[in-house]
Amino acid sequence: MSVGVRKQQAAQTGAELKAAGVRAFARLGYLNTKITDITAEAGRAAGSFYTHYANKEALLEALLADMLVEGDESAASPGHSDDFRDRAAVRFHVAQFWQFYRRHRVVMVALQQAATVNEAFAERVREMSEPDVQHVADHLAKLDDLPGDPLTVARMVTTLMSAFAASAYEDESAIDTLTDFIHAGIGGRQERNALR
Amino acid sequence: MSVGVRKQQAAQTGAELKAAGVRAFARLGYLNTKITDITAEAGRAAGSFYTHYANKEALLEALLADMLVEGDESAASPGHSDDFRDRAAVRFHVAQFWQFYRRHRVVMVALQQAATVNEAFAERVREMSEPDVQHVADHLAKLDDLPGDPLTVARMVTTLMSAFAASAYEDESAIDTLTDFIHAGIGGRQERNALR
DNA sequence: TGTACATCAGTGAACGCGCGTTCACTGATGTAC
DNA sequence: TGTACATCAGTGAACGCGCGTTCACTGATGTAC
Repeated sequence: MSVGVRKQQAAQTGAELKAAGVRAFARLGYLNTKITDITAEAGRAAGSFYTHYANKEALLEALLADMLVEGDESAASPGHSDDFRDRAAVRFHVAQFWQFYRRHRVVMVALQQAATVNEAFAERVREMSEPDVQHVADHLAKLDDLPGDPLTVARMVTTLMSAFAASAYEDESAIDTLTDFIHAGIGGRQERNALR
Repeated sequence: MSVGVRKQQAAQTGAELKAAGVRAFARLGYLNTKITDITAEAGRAAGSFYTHYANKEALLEALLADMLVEGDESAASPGHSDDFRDRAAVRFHVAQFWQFYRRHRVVMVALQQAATVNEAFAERVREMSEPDVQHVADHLAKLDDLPGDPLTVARMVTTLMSAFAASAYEDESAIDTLTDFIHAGIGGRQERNALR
C-alpha cells in the first residue's frame, strides 16, 4: 500500500479546511460563515467539504478537539502556588488562562457563537469551563475574606477573565491589571495589609 | 375621525408583537426565533408582522428604543456619591446597572446576539455602553491605587457587570458580592485600611 | 341618520432566494495478477 | 515491471428545504354627501 499518499493528502486537505475555517471565522464570525466561504478560503470546491466534515458544527468540534488536546498537554504545568493570598499565585492562573484564551481566541469565540444557537454546544461550553470554575473555587475556599461564597466568586472571576479576554483589548499589561484587580477583589491584598 | 379605533388597534397589535417577540426571544433566543414564532406567539397571521415592522431587526430596534426611553427616565437618578473609595457609592452604581440589566435581560441578550451577526447592531451596542464606561472611568480617575489605567479598569468593571448579569445566577446577594469584589478590586478597601 | 365608496389592518397561501447538501463525473492513486 | 480494474478525493452543477417576504383578498372602520 505504498506510503498511502491518498490518505495523507486527504488528511492534509482536512487540516487545510480547519485552518481555512479558522480564518473565515475570524473574518466573518462563525455564524456568518457559509460552507462555501470555508472552501473558497481553502481554494477547494464546495462539495469537497463533505468528504471531511458532516457540516459546519463538525468542523468546529474538530477544532475544539484540537484545542482540548493542547489544553491537556499544557495542563501538566509546573508546580505552582495555590495560595491566592499570594499575588504570584493569582498571576500564574490569570496568565495561564489569558494566554490559552488568546491563543485560541477564534475558536473560543466561535464556540460562544455556536452555543448561542445550539443547545448542544452550549452544554459543551459549560462542561468545558466547569472544571476551571471548580478549580478556582477550591483555591478561593481557603481564603477567609471573600466577597461571597467561593463558587459565586469563582464564577465571577472566570466570567471576568473570559469576557475580558474575548474583547479586543490586548497588551501584556492586561494580565497584570487583571491580576491586581482580582487579587485585591478576592481580598488578597487586604489580608497582606492585615499581616503587616 | 371618531376616536381613531383603527389606529389604536394597530398600535395595540404592534405592541403585542413586541411583547410576543420578547417572549419568543426568551424561549428560543433571538437568532433562533423565526418571524412565524413571533406571530404565532401573538396569535396572529405571519403576514401581519410586516404591517408593523420591516423585519426582525426592526422589531429589536423598537424594543431597544423602548428600553432607552426607560433608561433616560431613570438616569435622572437621585444625587449620589461619586467617590468610589466609598463602598456605598460603588454599590449604588452596581445596583443601578444590575437592576436595569435584569429588568431588560431578554432585550440585552438579544442585542448581544444580534451584534454577533450584524455589524450595525454591534456598533449600536458599543455606542450604548461607551457612556457608561466613560462615566465609570471618570470616577475611577480620582482614585490613586488603581490596578491599571482608568479606562482599562472601567472596561473591566463594566465587562464584568454585563457578563455576570447576563448569566443566570440571580439573587439580590449578587449585587453585594459584585460590589465588594469591585470595591476591593479598584483599591477602595485598601485606601480605607491605609486611612485607619 | 343613512348610504355608497375608500381605506386599511389583518389573513394565509404562494413565491422565491439563499445556502446546505447531494451526486454523477473525473483523474489520480492503489491493488491484483 | 507492466497492464487492467477498483477505489477514492475532489469537482461543481443541480437539487430542494426552510423561511422571509409578498400579495390578492376580506371585513371592518373611516369619510363624503
